[in-house]
Amino acid sequence: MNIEQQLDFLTARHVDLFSADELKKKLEIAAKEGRGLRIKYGADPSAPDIHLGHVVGLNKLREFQDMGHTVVFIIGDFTGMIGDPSGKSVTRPALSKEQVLENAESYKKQIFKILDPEKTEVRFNSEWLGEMKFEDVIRLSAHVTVAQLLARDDFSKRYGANQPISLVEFLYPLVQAYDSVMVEADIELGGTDQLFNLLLGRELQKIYGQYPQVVMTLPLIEGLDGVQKMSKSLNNYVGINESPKEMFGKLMSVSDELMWKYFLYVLCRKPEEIEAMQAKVTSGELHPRAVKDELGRCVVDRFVGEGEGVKAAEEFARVFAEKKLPQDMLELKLPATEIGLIDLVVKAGFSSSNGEARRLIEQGGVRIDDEQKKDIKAAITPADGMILRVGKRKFARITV
RNA sequence: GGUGGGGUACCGAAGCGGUCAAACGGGGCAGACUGUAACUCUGCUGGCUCAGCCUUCGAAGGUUCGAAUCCUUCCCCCACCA
Repeated sequence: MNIEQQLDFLTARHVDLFSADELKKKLEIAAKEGRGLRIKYGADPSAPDIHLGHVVGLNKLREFQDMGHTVVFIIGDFTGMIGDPSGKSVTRPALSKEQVLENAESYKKQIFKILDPEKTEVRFNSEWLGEMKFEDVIRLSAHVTVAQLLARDDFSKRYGANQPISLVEFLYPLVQAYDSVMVEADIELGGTDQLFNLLLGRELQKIYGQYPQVVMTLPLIEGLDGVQKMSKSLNNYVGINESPKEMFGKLMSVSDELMWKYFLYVLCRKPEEIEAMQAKVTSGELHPRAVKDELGRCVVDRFVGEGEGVKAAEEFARVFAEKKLPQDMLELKLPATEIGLIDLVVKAGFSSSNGEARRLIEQGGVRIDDEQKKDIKAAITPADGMILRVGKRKFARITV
């Protein structure tokens, strides 16, 4: 690929880019000197579940790696203890050293499903932040004005609305920017919500006599609800470490509209290809369900393993379309003595209290061998192979 | 330091002496429907030995036949002014 082609490839799917010219220049210099660029990406250490929202960025990082560049994956163990700058959320609890290391291992396992470990440098920012003295912090903060920070969208909004902004939150962008200085980032990648922080990195690098990093943002894709961005705290995510069943099922619940985005940003399908599919759906040649099925299969194949997607799809069809029993389900071993239905539901772990179990039964959510049981006083004598089903998705096979 | 506003169930937010296990919204769960674990509609959503009882409305005391609601003390949060 020549530089122009590389540029096209590397800037696909981005939202903001500062700037294309600088990126081109950096690519040229790197090519001339025969070295890779350093692509920085920061991750929060408190939530080690990588989901499809992260995959958008990781995909891009991988593309950079495929062009010979190095990813500097920064685990914000130090900043993670400070808290979340996103706004409404509460300060996160400080993590212990052990937890951080544990989470880091979990991170590595997950990101290397996408990234090339050979071209990835995993760093903890406590490495340099932990060394800083208060004096250093003050010196660092001298480089930025309150007005500059207030320029950030969510800060200015909250300030205008008399909402609290903690000093810690003010410091956070600064710290993240300092990370860029410390790892001498050539490029930093992040979600669109990171734009301000990434740009501050440029400012700080200039102050420290470095070439400012190129900043590229990628979209935050909506989660399963189709409205809010995918995040763990909103519980609208598909984790890349989930079981194929979960992954596929969650994806099938995505709205028809949203699935195209997943094709584009998660699977990196070409826009032309997606448009072609859309045209077929519009013309009626292709059923949206078939498209979503493909989405599910491809995602499962990619993150679980080749061939797993088909299995998950078949399983889903069996359980939800044909209303048959799932292949494998919870085994519940019970004595062959009569047991109250409520107790049974609780024992199977399908309800956290008797009251909830009672409600489930009254609402017709409990079935024994496919027969709805609405009597809360019913008693069951367990028999081998008896099937307990609660709701749509919870099954247990009873053994005596 | 001063002024004002707050702390209510998973979250947001009403209630301001009994009719409050606490409106409403979100979330969650269930049912119907469906290509779908989507949408929509309906119902449920503190615990229990469930027509009854027990524990909840920042904490502890108090007033009262009776308190989330009144009083006292305390703890915590927020904005503004200085």
